[in-house]
Amino acid sequence: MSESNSVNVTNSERGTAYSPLYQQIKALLLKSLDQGEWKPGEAIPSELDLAARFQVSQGTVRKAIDELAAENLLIRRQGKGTFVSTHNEAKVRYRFLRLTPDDGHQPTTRSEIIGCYRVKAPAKIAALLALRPVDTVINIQRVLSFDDKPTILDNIWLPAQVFKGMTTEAVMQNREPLYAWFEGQFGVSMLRADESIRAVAATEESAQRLQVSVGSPLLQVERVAYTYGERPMEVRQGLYITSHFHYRNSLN
Amino acid sequence: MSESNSVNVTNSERGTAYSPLYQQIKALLLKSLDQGEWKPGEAIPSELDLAARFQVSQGTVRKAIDELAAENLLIRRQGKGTFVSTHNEAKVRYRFLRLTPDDGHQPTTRSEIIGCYRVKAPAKIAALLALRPVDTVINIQRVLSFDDKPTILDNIWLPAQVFKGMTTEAVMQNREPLYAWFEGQFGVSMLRADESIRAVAATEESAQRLQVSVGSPLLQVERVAYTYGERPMEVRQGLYITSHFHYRNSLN
DNA sequence: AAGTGGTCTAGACCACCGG
DNA sequence: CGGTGGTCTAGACCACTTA
Repeated sequence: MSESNSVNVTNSERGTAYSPLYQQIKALLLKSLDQGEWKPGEAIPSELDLAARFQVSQGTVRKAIDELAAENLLIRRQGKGTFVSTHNEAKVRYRFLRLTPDDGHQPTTRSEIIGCYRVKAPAKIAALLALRPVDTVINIQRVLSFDDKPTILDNIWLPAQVFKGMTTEAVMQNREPLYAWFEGQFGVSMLRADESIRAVAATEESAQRLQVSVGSPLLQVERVAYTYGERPMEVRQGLYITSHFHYRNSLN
Repeated sequence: MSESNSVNVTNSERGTAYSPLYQQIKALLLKSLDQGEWKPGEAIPSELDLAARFQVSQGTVRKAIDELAAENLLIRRQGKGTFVSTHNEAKVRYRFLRLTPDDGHQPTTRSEIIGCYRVKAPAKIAALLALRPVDTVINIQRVLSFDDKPTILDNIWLPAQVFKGMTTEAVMQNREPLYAWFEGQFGVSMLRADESIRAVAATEESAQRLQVSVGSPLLQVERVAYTYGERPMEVRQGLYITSHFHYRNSLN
């Protein structure tokens, strides 16, 4: 149990704060995930393999994985293995979209890109993305239609340094959901997001894009999405028509 | 391990679905909580005591408690014990209120009751509360002011059969947050809630109550709150002014 | 049948809290 | 100091998947 190993640094009597073994294992797993040792959709090694690799018991690895699974970074499948989360499976696409039709039915969705620009980061966006004001961001504007009726007007900002080679043409040609595309094409996994929600009146532009009258109430959803290490990777402002859809949420 | 006990029914080879021991323990704990064996704010017995009581190992009790703690029904405090959740502590009052000021400051709050009636349940409310249409509900209307500015107009429905003895006078005299009052006075613990959120235009009445102009965009939040056993105990419609506040949410 | 995650146990020890 | 929750282990066995 005391081989020369990067873990188990006997954290009794040290300057640093106490951290249980399984938290250290969790940190190591997170590092491997961040570095792409295992890609979204792939299986990570079995619990026993990881236990051997880290020289700890299965139970300790298990507790580390438990937490990562609770945070939706990993998915356990009994009898099969433990897998890296992805936005790329039918079941979890639009995982972050909380807008639902009032009746239960599954609407058809269509995305139309209406603009894509490279610009110097506006001050507010730069702050939210932890960029310098001189950095470049990619700004994408699009309309999402549900059952062929325009419903969401999105305004999206991405750090250009991370999304290298994202051209307007590429954006227009892409057919995948954005987060699935980000994963596969740019290696960026969106793990978590914070949203702040308001009711606003439709401006002339948004009214025209969404085919409603100026002044109509719209749900404004501002999102900041994060990847590993709480690094912000996207800012998104959505304007939602909520006459036949609603934003659902659960409180605990 | 096979004393005559209400648990551990050797669920191999039976008609019923497999359920692990810790789930059975969890169900027993839930039953005790629902029946009020331990009241909100109180400590439940120690893990070792519960292990003895149910004739299982500490680890099994632990896993049951872990899940209840993850659902916010219990709160663990190292060195002190495990406690039944309550809406009555300074730290967690307004636990279900997601409206936050745009700047970080903590606003002062005031609640003014503007109406309280006993009525036959409207069809929609009856459905949401799983009542018969002939059942009586209590309808409370109030305005919440933040920093002395009216910000939330609430319309609340409660099953009269459960909230026995809730008179208009009692409602007016109560100074506690509602959910804390429900706990102490009526023994109803609100554990979980679903919300659906829309943007709407202020009607004449809501505009007057909230001192905004007719047609102003308001955030409409419809909530159904549940107690033990997923029994719905409250329906609430809130209209929020979101010019200086926002509804915050986290996605995982 | 082999391999994976999931359960359960018994016991040792640690960190935190209060008297 | 004793009592509480929290960690960690080693090992046995169960349930689920795939081949």
